[in-house]
Amino acid sequence: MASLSNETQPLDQTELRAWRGLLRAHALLVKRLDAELESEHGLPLTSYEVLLHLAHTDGGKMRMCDVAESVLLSRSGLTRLVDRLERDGYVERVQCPDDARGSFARLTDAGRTKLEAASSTHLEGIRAHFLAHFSPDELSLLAEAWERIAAPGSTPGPPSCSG
Amino acid sequence: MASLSNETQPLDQTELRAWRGLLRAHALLVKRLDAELESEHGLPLTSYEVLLHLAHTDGGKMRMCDVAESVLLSRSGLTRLVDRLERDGYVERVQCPDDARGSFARLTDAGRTKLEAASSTHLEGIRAHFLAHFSPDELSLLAEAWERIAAPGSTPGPPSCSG
DNA sequence: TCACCATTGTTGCACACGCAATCACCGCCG
DNA sequence: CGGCGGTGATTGCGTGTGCAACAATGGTGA
Repeated sequence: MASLSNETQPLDQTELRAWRGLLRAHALLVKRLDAELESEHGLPLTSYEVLLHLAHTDGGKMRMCDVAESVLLSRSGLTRLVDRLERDGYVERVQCPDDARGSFARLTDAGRTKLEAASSTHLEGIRAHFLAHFSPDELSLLAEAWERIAAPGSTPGPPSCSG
Repeated sequence: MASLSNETQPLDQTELRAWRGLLRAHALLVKRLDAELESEHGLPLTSYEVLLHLAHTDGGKMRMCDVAESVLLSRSGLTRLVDRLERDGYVERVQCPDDARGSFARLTDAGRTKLEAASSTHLEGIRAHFLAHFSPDELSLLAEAWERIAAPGSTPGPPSCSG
């Protein structure tokens, strides 16, 4: 057991549970929530997140690159995802008047309807599978901790086009 | 804004930050750690995790299905991953004597060497990007919270072959 | 002993995604 | 005005993954 004590000693039991637990919990939660959305509404989780972000904006439209950043996808990944959403009629691309390069993804009425139908499922899933396991204090702690992780200047990447 | 108050009201600010923060932090951490391992050792994170789990066993070998469960992969996914690891010489398949259907994935000397080399990078990454942002108390809290999430009987799946 | 179902690992197939290249366009500086 | 680097979105290509189907084997009950 001394073979690994070269430079960095292994994690202690709590550290290991905190880290591996994060991986496992994330995988579990995403799988559960995605399965629920998919089975009840035929909507993958990533698609739902795009619709959700669009719905939170004025006019229901966002620049493609902003959507990509919001849902943690590459631009190419978002292009294909919006392709699918457009094919299903939930969003439509509209030309950006101020910048001929850019496109908006805009929520359609069908997309808004779909989102509203799916949101109950998703919110209940988040509450049941995730929020229910934390006290309000713990949630506040978590919320701040995540921002500490995201904040540091490690490969954050510049804001984006709309910034 | 009253359009979503149909059945389930939206998350409050803290809930939202706790939930979306989890998604964002996970994505960020996995990306960072994977990039570090890949660039410094040419080893993807999932491959590393397989080697790590194997190293923690007696004899450095595990049943394929147990490895799959440990690293949160499907059996087919693990088959391909072990294909790659075997091609790179880090593991080898050995026939299970008790069960002609089964195979062990066994860590080779090269795999153990690779793991030891990569472990410093990975451990330092976990400490720097994740553990550093939490106090010991917070880590304990996290460790227990993850187990609350994983524990409930929601699609847990039966133990497995080695159980 | 044999029939039957469960389980293990692999494979065919499809899909979602990222990277790099590409094209069109913006803004700036000379 | 013209050139030039930077940016937004798309596309080609490769990769990693899951699902379903499959063959081989184990285990159990008649």
